[in-house]
Amino acid sequence: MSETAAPPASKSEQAYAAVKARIVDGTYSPGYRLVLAKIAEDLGVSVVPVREAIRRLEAEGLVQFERNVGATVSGIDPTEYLYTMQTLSIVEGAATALSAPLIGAADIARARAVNEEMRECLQHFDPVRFTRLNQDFHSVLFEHCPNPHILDLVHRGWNRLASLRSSTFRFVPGRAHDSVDEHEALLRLIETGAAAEEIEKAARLHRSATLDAYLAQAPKSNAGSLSAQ
Amino acid sequence: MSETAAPPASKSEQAYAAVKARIVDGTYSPGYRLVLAKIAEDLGVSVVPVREAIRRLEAEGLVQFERNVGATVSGIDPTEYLYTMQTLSIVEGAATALSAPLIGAADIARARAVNEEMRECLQHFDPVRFTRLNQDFHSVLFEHCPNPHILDLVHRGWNRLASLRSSTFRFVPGRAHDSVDEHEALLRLIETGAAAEEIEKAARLHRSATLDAYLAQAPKSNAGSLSAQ
DNA sequence: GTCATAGTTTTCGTATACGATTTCGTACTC
DNA sequence: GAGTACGAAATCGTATACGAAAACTATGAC
Repeated sequence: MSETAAPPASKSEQAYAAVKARIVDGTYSPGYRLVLAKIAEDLGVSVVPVREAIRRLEAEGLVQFERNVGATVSGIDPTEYLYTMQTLSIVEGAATALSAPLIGAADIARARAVNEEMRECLQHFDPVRFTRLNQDFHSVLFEHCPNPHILDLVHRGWNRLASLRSSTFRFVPGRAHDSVDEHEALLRLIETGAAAEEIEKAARLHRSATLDAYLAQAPKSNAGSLSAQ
Repeated sequence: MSETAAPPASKSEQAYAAVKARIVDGTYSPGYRLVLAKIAEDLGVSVVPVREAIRRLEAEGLVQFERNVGATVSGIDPTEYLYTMQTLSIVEGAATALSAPLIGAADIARARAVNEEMRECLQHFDPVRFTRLNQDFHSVLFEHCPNPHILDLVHRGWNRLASLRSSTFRFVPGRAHDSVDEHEALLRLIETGAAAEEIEKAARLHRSATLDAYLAQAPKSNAGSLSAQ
């Protein structure tokens, strides 16, 4: 029997996936009011599974919930962006460092190809594609991470970031250019079997630099930078 | 008006808090089967809010959920312990580093007092109290962490650890002794205004060492150690 | 024009009910 | 005795319903 007979996802699961997808892809942008009855109708289910789904998303930080009021997509605040990026820089750095020893030549080649594509995107100015490729690139670096908890945190961070991007995040061409170079440097470090500590530091700085680039154009910081040199 | 008129927590909130507390304090130990109807009756509410609470706890990693079967308290597997500790070492290290610049002399004094109490516990062999004090100690170091996401991750890690302790974790006197010394060293680093990077490293190693002590007596590792010197 | 107030509408929170699925136990066959 | 089939019990999954809280709107006083 093939995998065709997949378990017909419960309505609760459906609702969870659907709402999450809409938050991540920007259909529901930060501040959007999630009305149970409305979503339930859209999805053709009752409110109970929808409510359950939303509470789960709350636990992941994608939505904010207020008693007797309802849920809204979280992350209007620019500070949120800062916190998310900072957290991501930490878990991503760790994930990369843990994966590094398990990354083979084939993976490196794949990542490098993606990175070269990213370089091309810079010339044609294709931020959307660039962003997607960036995710692919890092996915290659993470996929061997032996600790699923850390991997999960990275994914949550990415989702969060995706949900914020439409209103907060801006593509900064100059920064993007540096980013591609940093990717290459990161690959070299991994190739040459650098110490985990060094790889972690590089990966973290890579992410922090993006945060700094953001802060430079929207200065409003009040949290310490982890990229303390 | 005083704070007495606190919002009368929704049943869903009650259920969430109650079940979480029971998992953390060990009433429901790993593998325990969480039956909706039973919990609902215990708490005097219907199954809907209980179900919601359990799903939220699932998102936090405290319980595992299986379609049409039910929820069980997660963490039977020793590997879980490893993953949790490793993740905790990372976020805790970061949290401590971020807090450090904001820690004042009064905080240091408080932490030191707690640590001295811990030293006494070693002489009277009081693991329970030791563990609680250990949490207090680290709480002092975290409480100023400006990034709430990271703080949240630390708390989740602690909860997770607490839920696992009854079956997996073992108090290792030798390790506990080192631990107290490391605490003191950590305080000195903070006092002298050491670089964030250095503090982070020390905090991480402090946690990793506990993990290593565990692995030494229950060797079954297959994940890379982040304490790569 | 601004503010307060009362009434209406929206939306949430949860109990209840019932069908669907899984699990468990028993009897039957080989 | 091992294995299978079937039926009963336990448990989950979700629709529906209704009371409670909040948000909104309109009306009137100043």
